[in-house]
Amino acid sequence: MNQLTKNIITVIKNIPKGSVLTYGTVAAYAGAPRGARQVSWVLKTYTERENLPWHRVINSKGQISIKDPVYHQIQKQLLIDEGIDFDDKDRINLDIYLFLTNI
DNA sequence: TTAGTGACAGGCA
DNA sequence: CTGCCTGCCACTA
Repeated sequence: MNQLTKNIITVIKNIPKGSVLTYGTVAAYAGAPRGARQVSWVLKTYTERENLPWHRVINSKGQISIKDPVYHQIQKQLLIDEGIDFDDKDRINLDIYLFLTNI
């Protein structure tokens, strides 16, 4: 596991309940401004082993970006359970729920 | 070693 | 606001 992967895992683990981060934001906090695609790879690869709150990572449009319809639905439900609202187009208001920090 | 792939993002019409 | 196109970069075959 390389350093970037470790950083990405740490960032994801630090997302508080009830907040979300976009793939690009996770990458930026991890020190790789253009590593959004690596974030998705880390989620696929290490979610189970590292016990990551994978459902708190969404894309820049505020939508769930997973392809598998089953997991897509699971993620939406998990977020709703944490108090996050979706609009009529299945989008989250990032102005409200995005986890902002100053590292 | 090269080409293809993906749970992305930002710019543009 | 929405959909399409291009750039990205680690991983895989």
